[in-house]
Amino acid sequence: MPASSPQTPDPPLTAVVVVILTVVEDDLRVLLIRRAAEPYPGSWALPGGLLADGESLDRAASRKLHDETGVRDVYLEQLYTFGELPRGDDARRGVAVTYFALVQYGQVRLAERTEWAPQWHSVYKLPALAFDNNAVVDYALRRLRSKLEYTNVAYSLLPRQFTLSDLQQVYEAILDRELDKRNFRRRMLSLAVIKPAGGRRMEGAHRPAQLYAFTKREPVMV
Amino acid sequence: MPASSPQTPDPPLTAVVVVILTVVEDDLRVLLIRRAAEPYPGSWALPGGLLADGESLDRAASRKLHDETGVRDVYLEQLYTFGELPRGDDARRGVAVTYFALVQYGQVRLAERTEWAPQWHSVYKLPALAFDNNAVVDYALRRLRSKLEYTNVAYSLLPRQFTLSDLQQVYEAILDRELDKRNFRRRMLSLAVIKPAGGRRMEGAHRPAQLYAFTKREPVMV
DNA sequence: GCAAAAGTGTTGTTTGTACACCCATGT
DNA sequence: ACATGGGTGTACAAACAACACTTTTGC
Repeated sequence: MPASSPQTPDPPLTAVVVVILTVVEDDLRVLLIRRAAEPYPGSWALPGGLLADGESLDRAASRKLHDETGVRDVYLEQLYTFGELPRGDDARRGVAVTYFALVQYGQVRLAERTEWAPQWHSVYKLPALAFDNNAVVDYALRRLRSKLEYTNVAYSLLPRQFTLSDLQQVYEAILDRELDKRNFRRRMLSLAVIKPAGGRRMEGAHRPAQLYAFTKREPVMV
Repeated sequence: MPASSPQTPDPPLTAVVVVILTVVEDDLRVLLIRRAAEPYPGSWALPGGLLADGESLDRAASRKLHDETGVRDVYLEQLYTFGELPRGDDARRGVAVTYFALVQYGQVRLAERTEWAPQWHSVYKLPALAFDNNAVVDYALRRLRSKLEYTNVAYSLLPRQFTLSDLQQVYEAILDRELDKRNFRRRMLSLAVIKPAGGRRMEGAHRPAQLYAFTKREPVMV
């Protein structure tokens, strides 16, 4: 933070990159855009862009998220800053500050572009991405998995009301393994991260499910 | 003196800041330098500097650490990137990528300067630091405390061989609470992060202590 | 009445915590 | 002999993991 020598020969660029994750149909998906320009034209990549002048990092990430999905006010957290940027010769020097966001699939309106068009991809079947973006997704996934264990971040992936099975599906999609229904329910309720919401959901030829809601729809440790 | 916004179209700067921590005599200390130049002249601050041209972030942090302490190859990890820099009007825009490092007190040769001279300060009695550096130290401390629980990072604070009491002192200084000797020893040994080193240390008028060594002197999860 | 998902308790294991005394040494 | 830090075991509590059957509904 000390600002010493004011001469900046070729200033490094600051890019902000966002790993936007959602859960749909038992699958954890990440939003990718197909690159048009060099480098890596035609490759899938994480959405990102340069830090605008006078903009804070958090704000830039939030803006990028909104541009691609139309959503705001979701869980958004800084991940890591990568200092060795693109390998290509024509690539400019700089740092990439990465974030990850958790959005409800149903809330998203993907930006409709013909170039740089965004699209959901299962994190479990990712193609080779531009830059080191595969590593960034891996990093986000590790972070998300550990946060899931000691925070209520899942609130950002679900609507106000949901069933315990919905919640369990979210956990199973993220952790990529099956959980025991009874242990799961007991834990969620005893940690008081959720509470009964009163209503019931009747759908399909089976017993209706109790609806629940998160006690807080903001990040808290449990 | 114009207090208005001077419209700085200057590219954002990238600073690298390092929280260098050590444990000595039951105390956890951080290395601070006393600022000479604006802004905050005379204030204590974390060592840092601008990213040199063509340099990776990790390398810049490592270089800064070596410049101040003379040590290399210690535990060094990126912490967080702060995007809203100084509040002062005269401060330049930019991002600060922060790191934290763990060094053995005995290995350090502090840089001898009259200006920007470095000095150890107890993290439990910090003065008001320049910029938001107090928040950075807090962040480092939280991260270190949690890493201490599930990694072997303490290796970076101790010499090759040490006694279990040495190790416990390190943990207590960092966690800022007393630990039960028997439980501590049992846990360290059962996790196999350390192993008996064969020798004994005879000093003082009491029973000699077994020497131990870390099974790996590199970061591993336990 | 049957298919389909919702809901519900008990038991054993593991992990963590609290706690007090003897041992080897130098003076 | 005494002061100093080194070294050791047990009992209780809490957290976690495994496991199977009944309930409510739509068709």
